[in-house]
Amino acid sequence: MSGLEETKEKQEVNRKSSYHHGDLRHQLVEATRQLVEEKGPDKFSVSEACRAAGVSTAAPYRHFTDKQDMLLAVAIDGMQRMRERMTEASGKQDHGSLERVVAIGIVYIDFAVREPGVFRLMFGLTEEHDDNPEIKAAGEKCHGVLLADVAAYLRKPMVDAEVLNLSFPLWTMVHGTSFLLIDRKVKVMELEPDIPAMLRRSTERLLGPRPLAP
Amino acid sequence: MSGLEETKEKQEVNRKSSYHHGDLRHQLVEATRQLVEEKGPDKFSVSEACRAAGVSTAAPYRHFTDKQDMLLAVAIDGMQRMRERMTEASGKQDHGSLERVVAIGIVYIDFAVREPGVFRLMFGLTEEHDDNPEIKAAGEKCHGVLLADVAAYLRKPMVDAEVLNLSFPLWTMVHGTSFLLIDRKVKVMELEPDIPAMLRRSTERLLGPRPLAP
DNA sequence: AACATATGTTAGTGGCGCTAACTTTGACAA
DNA sequence: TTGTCAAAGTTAGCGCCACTAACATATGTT
Repeated sequence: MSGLEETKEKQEVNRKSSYHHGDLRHQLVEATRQLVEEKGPDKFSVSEACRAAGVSTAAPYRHFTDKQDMLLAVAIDGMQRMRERMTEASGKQDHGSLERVVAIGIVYIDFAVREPGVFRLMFGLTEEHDDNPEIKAAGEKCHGVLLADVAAYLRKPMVDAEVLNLSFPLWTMVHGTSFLLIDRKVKVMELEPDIPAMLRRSTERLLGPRPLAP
Repeated sequence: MSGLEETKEKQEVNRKSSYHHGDLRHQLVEATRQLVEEKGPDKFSVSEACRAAGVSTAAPYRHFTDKQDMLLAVAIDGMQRMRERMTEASGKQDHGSLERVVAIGIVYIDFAVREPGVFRLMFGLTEEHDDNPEIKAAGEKCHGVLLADVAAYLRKPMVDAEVLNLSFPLWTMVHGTSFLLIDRKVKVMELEPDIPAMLRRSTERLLGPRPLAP
């Protein structure tokens, strides 16, 4: 395949994209995501992403302010994808059921185990992430999915202080489980073979019995 | 101060230390610990630690295999110090009491908040850490402190499967709380002002009532 | 006193993040 | 159709870093 043909192909494939040769931004984000999973967020290098995308090492700086900004894009995308899976898994359970709350936690842990690199980016590496409004909003949307289902379980029309306070330990538990798993601090097969069962039991104890319908 | 005098001084100050000029290893570990707290584990550089310790950039490689090995030393030290604080805090409470279990969790979270850089090293950055026997042993000792007090609370003579399974969600909760706090994913003052209260309530619910004495 | 070894230094390599200056490309208006 | 401009790519280079090889020196032992 000649260089000319390659250029032509890219133009045709990505007609809607901006200028020169295609959606380099998306290609770089995808390359970053892949490399972060392969090597880990700390071993990721911009140069390698450039090699993977077939551009010079200066090219990314037309689309991102710096390395952190590239990683941030991956983190935001990850947060949005996790939320999609959460709402989907939640929707499959009965409204107001405990299983609905549990399902969200399982998605959380599952995401961490499947994409530990992206998951670390989503929460760790706080550099300037927490100041960024996009990822903050994406994170709060995720949180909102949990809060809504906890409120429904408790038969509350709104998310009030009690919902927040009861949701918090659930969140910490799921978050901690995720990190302990991806950091290999717990051997799943030996110690606690059935994470979902543990999660359901603990959630039930933390939330208490469901109030009766009025 | 001349170079000769400086050398002499170092010899006198650190008489007990190994060879040339003193316990450079300890100095480097201390400099690393400080820099990791200041800049974060990912922004830490060996060069800067060398500058802080007043040696050339090649000096560390007489004491550590590489950068990771330096960070590992800090992580191991942190794990040991956390365990010391755990046993101390636990010892101040009544044997077999719920407060004893809670006290361990509070130390865990407190350590994370006070030394987030070291804490991240202790659990994150799994590179080759989990294969290292020293930090693994130090971590298991920490875990052992918790297990012993949970077993005592449940009036079990030994750490059995039930103790493990009941301790696990406690650990995940405390671990998750620590990371959410240091990653600023939760604003302590607004959402959940009283972490110890949350911890005690949740621990009580997860462990259930204490069995009666036989 | 002489040696062997532990522990330091200097100098250098290759990789990285990032920037400045230049070049190419596509869109659009004259 | 063509000239102009801005977007988006390139090359070259800077300074920092992790790490190594080769050399220098101090120390304990004999």
